[in-house]
Amino acid sequence: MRFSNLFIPTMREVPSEAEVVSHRLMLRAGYVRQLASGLYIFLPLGWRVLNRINKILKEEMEAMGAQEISMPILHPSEIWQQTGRWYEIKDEMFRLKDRTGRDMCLGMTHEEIMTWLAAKEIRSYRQLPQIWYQIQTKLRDEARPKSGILRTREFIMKDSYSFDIDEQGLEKNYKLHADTYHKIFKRCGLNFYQVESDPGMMGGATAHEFMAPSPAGEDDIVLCNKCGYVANVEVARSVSQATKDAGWEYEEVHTPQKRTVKEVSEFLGIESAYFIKSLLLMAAEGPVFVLIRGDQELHEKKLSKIIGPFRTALKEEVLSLLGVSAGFIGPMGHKLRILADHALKEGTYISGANKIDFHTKGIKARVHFNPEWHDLHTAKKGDLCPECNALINIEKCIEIGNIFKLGTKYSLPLNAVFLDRDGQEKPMIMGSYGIGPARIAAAAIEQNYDNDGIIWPKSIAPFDIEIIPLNINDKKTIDISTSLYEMLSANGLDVLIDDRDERPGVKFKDSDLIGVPLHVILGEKALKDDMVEIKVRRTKETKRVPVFDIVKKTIEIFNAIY
RNA sequence: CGGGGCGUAGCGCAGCCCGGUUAGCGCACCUGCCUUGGGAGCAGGGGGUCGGUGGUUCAAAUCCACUCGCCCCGACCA
Repeated sequence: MRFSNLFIPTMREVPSEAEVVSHRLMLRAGYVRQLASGLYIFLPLGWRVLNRINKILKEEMEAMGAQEISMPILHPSEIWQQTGRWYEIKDEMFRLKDRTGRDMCLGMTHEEIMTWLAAKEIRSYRQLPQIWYQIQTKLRDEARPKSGILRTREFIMKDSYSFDIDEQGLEKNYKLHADTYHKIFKRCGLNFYQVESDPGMMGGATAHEFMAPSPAGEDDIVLCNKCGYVANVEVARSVSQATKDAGWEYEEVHTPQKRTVKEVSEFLGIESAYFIKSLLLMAAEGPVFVLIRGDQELHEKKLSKIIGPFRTALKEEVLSLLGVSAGFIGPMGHKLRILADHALKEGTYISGANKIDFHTKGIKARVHFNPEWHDLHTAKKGDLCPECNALINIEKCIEIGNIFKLGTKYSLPLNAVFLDRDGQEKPMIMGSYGIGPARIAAAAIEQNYDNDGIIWPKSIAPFDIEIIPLNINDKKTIDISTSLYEMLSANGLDVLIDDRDERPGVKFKDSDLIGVPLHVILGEKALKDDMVEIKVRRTKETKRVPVFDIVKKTIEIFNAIY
């Protein structure tokens, strides 16, 4: 491709609204433009990258036996009503009416429609298993689109769905997807982890996410370098490091006007880990008293799995239920249901004295309070691995893919049943599996860039090689670069040639910004000695090679990089 | 949805607090000359509903009210 025939609007300056690296570079290098909040145009270079990613996706999906199909993006509401998600999902779903007044929605995902199809067409166990996938646009009215193409309202997703006769079949397809995802992300040149995740609204028991570490990510994961435990903090367990038992006598301490753990801990000069954070929460069953250690954060999802949805108690409720105002409440002497985090099993602690302006020192579990023990805290840096007790790390990640075991969550309401070998009618056992191609592109940039621009992994770069003739008015330069272009193309490489009548500086800057993995530079000076230069974008290493050897050397060096 | 910030030329910004000729700067763009190994130089030029609406005023980019849009933090995130 000739640079002069491609629309590549590079920018020297960055639009001020772009914060994250991938967004800035994609704008500057002419890959994308923003239409509105959460809506992006993919320009020729950006679209080439997405297509290369999608090609990898298709190859690997086909290799595992999945079949590509295409589904409508506009859906009738009835199917979504049958599974209940028409009502469960609120503003995030784009809804509209057709001309007859019929309720419709735009697809945020395709469990309903895929299951509808399976329900309609599949009768017998002989037709199973099936894996259907598509690479198509999804629409979600996101509460907050952000970080360029990382969180948008319209985006392409590779989503696949498996239908099996039993759990073993699902297990097999789930593993198959996990293996395929590893191959895909590896081919795309990404660093990533497969982590345990929260099945959330998808239902079902098991879910994993594929996470690419990057400061631009929205998720935190816990990982243990020693035993390999990895999990999203949404579900991660951890062991809070034990405190030394302070061994205090049980006594009240005057703490005038000091209410929060931070205030009291500073006032007394004692670390927050020696405090019990006492929280009064209102669940459906009534008030629940929850205790965590002063240096811990309550993990609301873990708690709501135990007590259901809850809210914090109002000031008046605290006063009327416990007889003391918030800030001075302690776990001693209440008849309410009490839950506590495991960290409080051992040790001696300080908490509210249930008396205004006083705290109590020397509180011990089982002596002064007797709770149900649970894991209620959010894992954080400094905690220990729940599997092997080594120190854990926390890393920010971009979610690039996920896999869910759905079971019968969709097949039951949509009546996707088949007749099994034993003559029994049974619901299909389903799984669903997603990958965000644009997120792969963004994550690849986040993990591969320098001050000058993007450094694409070669599998997903918009071109394999960029030829840079410095002076296009020099006949020798043009003759050699043209024949090089033709020969490399004939060898199956995607080549970009910067045939613009621009100064060398401009071409160098643009080529570094755009980030094609290998550059071949033809300058008049070197050409006098019949030499050209081959530059590896990632390392900026430049090698002078003789013109007669250029095709062979270029391919050789190209094959050696990743 | 809560909190914060920002809307002035394609991009980056100044001007606004303290109202007053023709709204300015850098980059980009157009023409010519010149130059050609890391976003050159000189000369000339084009481009603006100052986000929108309403108000205050002799006079509004500037003050007031409302509104729209975009970004960031949080909540949310099949």
